Amino acid sequence: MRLFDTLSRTERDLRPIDGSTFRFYCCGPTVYGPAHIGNFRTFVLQDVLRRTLETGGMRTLHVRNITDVDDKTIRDSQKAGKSLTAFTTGWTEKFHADCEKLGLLPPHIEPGAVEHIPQQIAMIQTLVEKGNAYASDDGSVYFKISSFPGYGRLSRLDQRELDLGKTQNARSNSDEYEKDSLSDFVLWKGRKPDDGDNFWPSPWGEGRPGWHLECSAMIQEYLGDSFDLHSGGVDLVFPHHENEIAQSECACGGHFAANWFHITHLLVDGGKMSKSLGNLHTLADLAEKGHTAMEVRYVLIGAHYRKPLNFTLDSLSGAREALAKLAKGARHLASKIGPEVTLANADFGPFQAAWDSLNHDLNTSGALGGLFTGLREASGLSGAEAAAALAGFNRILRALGITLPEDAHQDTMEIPESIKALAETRWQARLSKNWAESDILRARLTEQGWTMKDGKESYTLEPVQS
RNA sequence: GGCGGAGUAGCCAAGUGGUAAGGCAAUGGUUUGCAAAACCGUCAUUCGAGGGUUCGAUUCCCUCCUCCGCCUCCA
Repeated sequence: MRLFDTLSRTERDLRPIDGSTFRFYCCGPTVYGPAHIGNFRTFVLQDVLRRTLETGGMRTLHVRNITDVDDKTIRDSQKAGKSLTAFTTGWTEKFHADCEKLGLLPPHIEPGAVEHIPQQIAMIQTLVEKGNAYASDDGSVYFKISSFPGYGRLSRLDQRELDLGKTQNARSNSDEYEKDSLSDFVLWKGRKPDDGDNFWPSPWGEGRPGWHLECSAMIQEYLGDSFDLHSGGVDLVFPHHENEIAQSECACGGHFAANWFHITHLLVDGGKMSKSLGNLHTLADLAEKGHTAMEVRYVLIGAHYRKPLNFTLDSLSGAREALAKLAKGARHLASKIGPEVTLANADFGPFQAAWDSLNHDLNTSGALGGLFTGLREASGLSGAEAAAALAGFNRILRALGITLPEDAHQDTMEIPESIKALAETRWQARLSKNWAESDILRARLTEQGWTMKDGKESYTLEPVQS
């Protein structure tokens, strides 16, 4: 497949550099609270990338870290009166539960920063030895940006802007560490009173690792010096990924990531998501409003990953209808297949266009459209042709990570006796053609939250959709 | 101020130098006692504004307007 690469700003073919397995790294969550749907836009798109590669027959190695030590995790664990580990473990578990609901494939490896302190120290030592890093008086270690000529290539910063950054930093006077150049970034943070129990011994004294270094060290540990693709939200381009490149290329030599995959931020109601605006949605919030995780996933893949996506509650409701329509189409197609049909088809049939969309810069919205048009094309098919079409349809669904809703089964729903009685009374009224009475009783059922649908022989009851 | 991205129907959104996918909503019809559901239709002479290049531009170029992200550890 072809994918846009942030560094070269071109579309490139994705092929494993080792010839067999596509190895990629995704910057994972900082576990200090519930992940929101903006976070999940990134993780879902990374998941679709992996699924698309695998659907195309490629083997993958997916590494995604957990950031379990930084300013926020330390601060909030102290606020919660918990140890850092107990605190981050709780949020990590919640994150995993959300991921599962969203149909995200678990990464093959999910390393945490705290468990990789030795690797991080080793990398810092290498950088110091090579002259790319220096220790300061307070026991911190900084990366010397001037020692890496390639700095700024990913985010297109030139020296002038870096200098500007320095003056801004100098003016803000908020930096509490001692560095040579204000653009230099921290690799190891010397212990401070605020850190509480959260410090580790190192050649430069007690302290803790810097955020940027964590990813570089774990990438080297699990993917080596060079690997196929690195991914994260656009906000990570600078400084996080820029810094990773500097650290890793100086410590390891050679090329770091062959491709960079950045996902644009989600907008909510046309603007930035924030707690103060009350539009910071989590899966739990949306579940309370009656929306499933799969509906959220459908909305999140509804726009191209490099374009802003405007998330609204209305679009979630639309997603429910769209998913139901897909499920209906799939059932229709399945009903046209004879009992003896076997599927060995690697074709996508009417869904070829959807597959092509996915393979052209991961055009998920195009693929979604292709699902509907393909279904329309396939509606006249039967037997082996219908079976082949359905197989293609299911492969696209798998690549997108969509699970279709089942039919709502009435018998699995608990209907109160009073509602059942009311419905029965109305049914009798209707059978005796007492329309006025019948309509009144139906209105009463609706008031009580149930929709009564009349069939020929019997009726059904469903909760009123909000 | 610097860098980057976006403006396509009521909403969410694909796409392309050759005349605008798809979904939601809306709406007409069939069906229904009436509804709901289902099924069959309809729904952008137009792609932020104005110029330019071209046989032809929403797609390329220029100017302008609006919105968004990043510019010290936010996906």
